Amino acid sequence: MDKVLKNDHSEETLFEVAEFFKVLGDPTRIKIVSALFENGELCVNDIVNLVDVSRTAVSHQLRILKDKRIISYRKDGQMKFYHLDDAHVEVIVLLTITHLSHH
Amino acid sequence: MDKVLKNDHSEETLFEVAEFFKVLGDPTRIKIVSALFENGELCVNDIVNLVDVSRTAVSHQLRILKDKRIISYRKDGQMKFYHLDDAHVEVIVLLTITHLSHH
DNA sequence: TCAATATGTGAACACTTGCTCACTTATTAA
DNA sequence: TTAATAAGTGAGCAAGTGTTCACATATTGA
Repeated sequence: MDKVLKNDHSEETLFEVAEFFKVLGDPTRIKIVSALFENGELCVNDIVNLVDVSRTAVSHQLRILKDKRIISYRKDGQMKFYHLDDAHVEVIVLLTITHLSHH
Repeated sequence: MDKVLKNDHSEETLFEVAEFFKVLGDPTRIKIVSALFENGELCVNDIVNLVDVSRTAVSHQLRILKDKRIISYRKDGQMKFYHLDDAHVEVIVLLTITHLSHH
């Protein structure tokens, strides 16, 4: 009997997985995400100081992370406090750090 | 006492994490990786048939995955059998699929 | 109302990326 | 040795991406 090749995950699921990884696959965005799960909640200015990228560039990247539902924010006066939208993201990133440290 | 902002993970570690996610953040490469953990081991021709991308494009992507130590291969005659280099990758991808399914 | 502070937006541009095309290398069978 | 099969490589190019610059919006305090 011939070996049957499997392709269990649908094209669409895998495309979404790729989209998710692509968003985390940028140095500025992963630094923002890391800063957020280290600190819980940060305003834009705190993020700018922690990740050492221009304020404008941070704004653009925050939008991408927000559109992909990786982060969201709470508004307080003229400030916006961003936080991770889902604890899964932290688990995935930490697991990846563990994985890479074994190389 | 002022809140102290944390940035625990080094710039370099986070850069490597971003590099890793960037490699998985492409539809062709994630399809290859998925096909490999569904099937254990595949020759290039099997991969071409499963992911529905040209043979040449698959070759280019296999090289990127190999360079990043995500896959490796066993040579048998004129064929090369590729497989995942580390079980962590499967765990990370499956965890991500679970995460996305909760959205 | 006016100025200051906090954040966001859109266009432009250099840089990167993934594909195709033409060609090459390696192995096996005739 | 020749032809066929399996796989890889490098150049070229269209499409995508991340940053900067100039400008816009929103909120607060004087």
